[in-house]
Amino acid sequence: MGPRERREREREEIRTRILDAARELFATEGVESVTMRRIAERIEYSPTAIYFHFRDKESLLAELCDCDFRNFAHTFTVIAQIPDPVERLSAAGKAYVEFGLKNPSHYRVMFMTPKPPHEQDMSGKGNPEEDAYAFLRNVLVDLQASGRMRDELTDIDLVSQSIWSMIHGVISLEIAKCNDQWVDWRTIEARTDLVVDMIERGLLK
Amino acid sequence: MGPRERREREREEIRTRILDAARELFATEGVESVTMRRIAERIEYSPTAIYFHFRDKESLLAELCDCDFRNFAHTFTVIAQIPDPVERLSAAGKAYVEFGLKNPSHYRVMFMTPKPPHEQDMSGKGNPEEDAYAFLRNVLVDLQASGRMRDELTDIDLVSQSIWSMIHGVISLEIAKCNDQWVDWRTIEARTDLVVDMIERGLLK
DNA sequence: ACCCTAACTTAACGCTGTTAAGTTTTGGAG
DNA sequence: CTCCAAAACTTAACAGCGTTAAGTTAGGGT
Repeated sequence: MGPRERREREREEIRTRILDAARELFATEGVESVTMRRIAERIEYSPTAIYFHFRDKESLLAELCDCDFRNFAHTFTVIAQIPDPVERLSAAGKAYVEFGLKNPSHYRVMFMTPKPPHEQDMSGKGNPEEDAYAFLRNVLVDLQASGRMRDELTDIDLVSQSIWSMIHGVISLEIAKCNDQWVDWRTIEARTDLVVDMIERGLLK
Repeated sequence: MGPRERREREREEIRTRILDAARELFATEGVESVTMRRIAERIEYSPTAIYFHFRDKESLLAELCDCDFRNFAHTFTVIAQIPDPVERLSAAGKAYVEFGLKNPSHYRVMFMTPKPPHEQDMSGKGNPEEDAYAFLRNVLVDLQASGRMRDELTDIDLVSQSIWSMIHGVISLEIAKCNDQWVDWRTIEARTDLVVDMIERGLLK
């Protein structure tokens, strides 16, 4: 069964070529200019060839973002070494903001755009190395175990989601309102720091 | 100068007819299905007629959202009566979330979609009855004046922006991730309450 | 009565995602 | 080796989008 495997591999290869082309357009010219035709142009295929490898544009983008975000979650392995849960939390929060601002297109597609029912790839869920939510949740479990968390905060999922919301708000607002003139904006670093600080105060006894 | 004024009035009338049509499509079928052609259909005009009244689709949507958001800001006049700044703040936060969730299309266009340079209508800026940010800022000034705010928090704009970010995060995540299966979501009310609670804790001595 | 301009329409351009139908390539069975 | 079927791809086209150019109609000002 030699050729069969080779074909499988080739198929996977062109899939990643498509994803790479999309990612580059994504990064250099923004989501708006990621079109099937332009992706095709880059890999010197006809636009319709892509449909042989991806159901439609949306699932192509979803797969791209999923993949890159999983990659990002790996960077948490370093942060996971920080012994103090509080320090670990604030480091994770700042790393998350950094990722969002460095990859605004990814972030927009993943967390700022409503998705139709959209079945997801659930593999990796719960694994802190692939699932940033699971990582956050773990930190909070540790924090609770250390006895330093407010006693009222019993529902760890609720706490995780609220904290995620807050940090997400910083990124999301920055991405969406970058050129706004209505408000006299402070630097994103200052806002991030204050939000992280307020999260700590909200969690600890 | 009778006819001149009449024409002016008629022009304004059809402008609002366009905006109303857009708003209805907006609300009933989502932003995606708001197209120039469908708006035109509703008011029984040709698609190009709209361009006589609005520069392009984007400014049409921007004007619609600006207008409705200003209207919303009016609801703060009631909340402004609440004497205690802390209570006022949490009431405002919850009202803001409510608006966002009741008008997700508006919210998306206004705060979840990056805008090109896009010159804005700055009239009304700073007036708490039209400018929700100014309202928030005023509450925080009052809170500071009451002496109950942490002394480290000197930059009121920084604080305002951070708090706005946090609340925005709740709305934004809810709108974007409504059908997500990855996370075992708690209710939006619970998340809102916890975030508001943590904001209070982060602000007060 | 004339004209000019505001307000509109029709037709078209160039772009998009996507599909239908046709073509080439290629591995496996007789 | 031959033949066939399926995989991998292309060309052509459709329907829709925002937008513009050119043409038409109506109505007040001179």
